[in-house]
Amino acid sequence: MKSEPDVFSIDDLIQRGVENWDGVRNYQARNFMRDHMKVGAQVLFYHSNTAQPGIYGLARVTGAPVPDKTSIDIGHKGFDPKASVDNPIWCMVEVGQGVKFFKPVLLSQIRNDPTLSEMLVARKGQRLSIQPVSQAEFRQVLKLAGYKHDQ
DNA sequence: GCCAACGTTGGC
DNA sequence: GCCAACGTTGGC
Repeated sequence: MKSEPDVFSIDDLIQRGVENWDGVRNYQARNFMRDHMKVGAQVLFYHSNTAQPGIYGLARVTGAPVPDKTSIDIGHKGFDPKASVDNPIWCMVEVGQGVKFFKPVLLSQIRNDPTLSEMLVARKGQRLSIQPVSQAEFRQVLKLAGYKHDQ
């Protein structure tokens, strides 16, 4: 899951405990969240649009997808004129159990690692804010972050 | 701040 | 359905 650290960082998540991942306004990202983010699933927390983009920590899906009500909140940044009470269009999951890596796994590292170089996030122009990660990729990220064993 | 890449919108 | 225009993302 990508986030701009100036807006919401892994530190913010740790401080908050849990957070509703609202504001997703891309259908592909929504579908992935809705169909594949099971409660308990682990998440890589990526800092984008920052001097040192990369994966800065871990989190876990703590709440199943529910309607993102900010889509029907007139005046809210996430308001979508196409959404309605009956069809809010957008959904969100709850994320929690944030853990910060001792050392981040930077985008430059990801691109240079044979196991990770095919990750979506390594692709130029890839803007999807929620991306699938394979088990091998996940393990390799943990390894690069300094974890000796899988969790 | 620049700008390439992308998704969405809307005229036709 | 096409595609130009536009707004946004995000690395650099």
